Amino acid sequence: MNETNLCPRLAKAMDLIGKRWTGLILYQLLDGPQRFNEIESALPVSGRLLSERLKELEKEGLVERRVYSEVPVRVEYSLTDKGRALEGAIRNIESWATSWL
Amino acid sequence: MNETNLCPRLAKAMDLIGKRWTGLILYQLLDGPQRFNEIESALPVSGRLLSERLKELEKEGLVERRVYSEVPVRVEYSLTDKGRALEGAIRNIESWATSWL
DNA sequence: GTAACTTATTTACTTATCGTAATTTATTTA
DNA sequence: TAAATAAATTACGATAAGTAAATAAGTTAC
Repeated sequence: MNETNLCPRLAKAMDLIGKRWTGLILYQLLDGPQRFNEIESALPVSGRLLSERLKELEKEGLVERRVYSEVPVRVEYSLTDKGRALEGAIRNIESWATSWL
Repeated sequence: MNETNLCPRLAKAMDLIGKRWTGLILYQLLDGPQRFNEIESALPVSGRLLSERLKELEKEGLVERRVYSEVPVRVEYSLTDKGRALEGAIRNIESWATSWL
């Protein structure tokens, strides 16, 4: 591992997207706000990692977390503008997948 | 972890792209064929993982490996059509990175 | 009043993957 | 025969992921 002159923003973007489950979580949220269990049921990801990833994405400002004090509590996750701005990239991967896989 | 009705092609695409370093390796190869050490120098990835990732990408048909029996040996990696078809997605991530990071 | 239920999250523990550095292979030159 | 070079592999400690059980906070059932 060495020093490079790689664009740090691209490196960070790839580090985000290139983290396991992140792409699929964002893809899932393109359908609109969803609660924790919905996402967990839609994807083959465990609650442990889903929680961890959502926390990272929230910290990076791609995802917003909203708590509804109902019974039992409801927590909804949705994309921010920054997160939704990745839709093009994700759709691109989606169409590549249908063409080439 | 559970059973889902997630599109298996998208899942596979995300699994490929979403593997550490894969995105940056493909991005690097968009500049044209490059030898092992060039890629290793351009990215903060160790030889151990670069070798592993290139092998995976070759197996999936995104990257082609060509050996030149010179002294010392030269090995060049380049994108296949299938690999180059991801350029749009990668460029999309790149422009997102410059806009939002 | 307390026992059971629900959703979101966390903890504990095992297994898999990563990062670093040294080693190997094959071939040529000093 | 020792050194050099490029590509790849190996060994091993460190980090991250997978699985299942536990926790928190509030509500309803008994």
